[in-house]
Amino acid sequence: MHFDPSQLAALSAILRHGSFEAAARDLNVTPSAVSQRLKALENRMGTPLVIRDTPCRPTPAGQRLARHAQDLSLLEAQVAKDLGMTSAPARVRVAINADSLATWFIPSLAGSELLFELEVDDQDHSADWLHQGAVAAAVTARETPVRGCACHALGALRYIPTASPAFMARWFSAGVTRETLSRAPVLTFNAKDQLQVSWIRQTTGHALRPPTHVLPSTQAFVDAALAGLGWGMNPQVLVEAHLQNGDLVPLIDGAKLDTPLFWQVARHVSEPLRPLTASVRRRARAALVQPDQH
Amino acid sequence: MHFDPSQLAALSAILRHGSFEAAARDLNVTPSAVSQRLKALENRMGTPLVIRDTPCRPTPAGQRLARHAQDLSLLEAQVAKDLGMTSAPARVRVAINADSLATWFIPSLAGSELLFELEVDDQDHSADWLHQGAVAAAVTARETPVRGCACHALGALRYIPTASPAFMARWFSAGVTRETLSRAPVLTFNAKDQLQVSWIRQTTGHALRPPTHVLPSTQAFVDAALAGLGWGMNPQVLVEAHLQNGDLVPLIDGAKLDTPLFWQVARHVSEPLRPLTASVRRRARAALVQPDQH
DNA sequence: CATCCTGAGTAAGTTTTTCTAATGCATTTC
DNA sequence: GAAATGCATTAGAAAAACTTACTCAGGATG
Repeated sequence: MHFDPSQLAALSAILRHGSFEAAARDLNVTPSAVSQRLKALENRMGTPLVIRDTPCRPTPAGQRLARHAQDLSLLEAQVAKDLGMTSAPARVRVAINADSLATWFIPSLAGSELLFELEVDDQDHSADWLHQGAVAAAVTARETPVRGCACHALGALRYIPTASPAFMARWFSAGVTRETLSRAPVLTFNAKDQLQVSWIRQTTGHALRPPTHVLPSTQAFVDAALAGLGWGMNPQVLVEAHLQNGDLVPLIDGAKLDTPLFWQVARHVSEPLRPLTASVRRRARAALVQPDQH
Repeated sequence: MHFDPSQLAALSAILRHGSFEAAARDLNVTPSAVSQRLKALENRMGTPLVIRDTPCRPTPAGQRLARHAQDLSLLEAQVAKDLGMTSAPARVRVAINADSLATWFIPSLAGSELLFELEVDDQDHSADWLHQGAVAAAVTARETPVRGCACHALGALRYIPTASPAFMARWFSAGVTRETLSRAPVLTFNAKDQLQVSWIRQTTGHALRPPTHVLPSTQAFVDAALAGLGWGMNPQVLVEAHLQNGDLVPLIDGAKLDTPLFWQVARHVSEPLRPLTASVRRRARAALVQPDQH
């Protein structure tokens, strides 16, 4: 039972680009060829692999095969490297939380020979992506290794509860208390974002439900704080300058929340991803808060 | 850069069977097809892959590609399994020391869906096979993990220095001493076999060089001891019955040498080999000497 | 409501690939 | 030194994969 590489490439391209036509352009063939390749593959597998929609989405079997296609191209890239050949760069899917992406992660990708497809999701959920095999590696908040994955501690991303001075004057003139915190508008990244309520609970000991803005963009999150729309937990590195020049102030002096992060790599591709893993760890050591070394 | 699966299969079959003709029979094609497939692959790689000899042997590049072919078929088998398909069984190469093969190992292979190609080598050298990627897993004496491999302790194989009663009467009537040990003929499995001299050094504190028979066969080794040809370190399980009925006796009562063994699996195929790993460990727990649990 | 546009699927014909069959040419074997 | 073995090569046949051209469905447009 062999899987035809060009058929797998077609499946990959369709899912990556969302349509048969775009996939055909990417593969330098006619859309008809792509259609025939996928049909042949679906016939062989005896089940549909792609849900024809805009954009196209994989069925469970399609997802599994797409993963195989990715694994295969990583393995082939490793062979090519071992034999000193040049080859088309392999693609690798990586799950990453938005704040890591906005702050420290990108530079660790530079210099790699791979092509990246980043999936942005909450750090608490990226482990699921890994577990399903939808990505080959992930930055995750989960410390226990996902089955079949190697886990590397990266350090912690430090968040600081921040707001504009005007916002502070309006909502917290009476101090940061249980009462003021439950009335002042809070910024939330999305429905999964628990950082603000975590910090409130950690600080006040109560689970409050303040009025909430939802802004699923790291940059918008900072801008909203600057504009006095609300307060929110912002990555220290993103607001450092604003804190220096007084455009933003911490809700409480010295207040912070550290979120430990981990790099998990599917072990069956750990060898081809070894340089990436090294690069990510190096970058994290420089950019994240490291636990005290005793 | 795709590798054609049928070309890889040809390479695999050639190396497995040692000739193009046998490979052709195995693949149900004409020898010409095999020749053309390999030629196409060699052209693509820009280097010879097979040394045409009897039997055919791989060049370094050929070895690396053959490994890729094996990895690929394991990955494909895993995909097929995940999708509930039937598929041709994948082949897996395993390095194993002769005494493990003769005593406890075989039953752990039963019930697997894989096809095995065992490479018999000394337990101290099987790690090299792994490191070069020539095998996907190995029973080895090496405790430190080979790069890219997961290591599982299996317990120890217990050896007992044994000889026939007649041999004892002839050579050790004066007791087992430095003098008698340096004169009595010793059995050796092969040039790599250090068990006998290890035990002598462990027992007497001296590195002696007694006259040596070389018998590279586990069964012949026991037979030679029974025949009074020499004494040798025999796996306890192989000589238990002979010790019971007096055909063999230990050189020194209660003397033994435990050789700890480890199961090392290349991590990139650890998932498809998971059932095998479980089976080997289960069997080893039952058949090998386990370290005291405190 | 008819029309246009986009994107997937299908059919037919052509190109490319890959096989078999036949043959050649070494090397080994008796 | 004839027969046998085994790989390489070639030509032609068979199979596979592609392109072109067309059809069909669904959504946007006038």
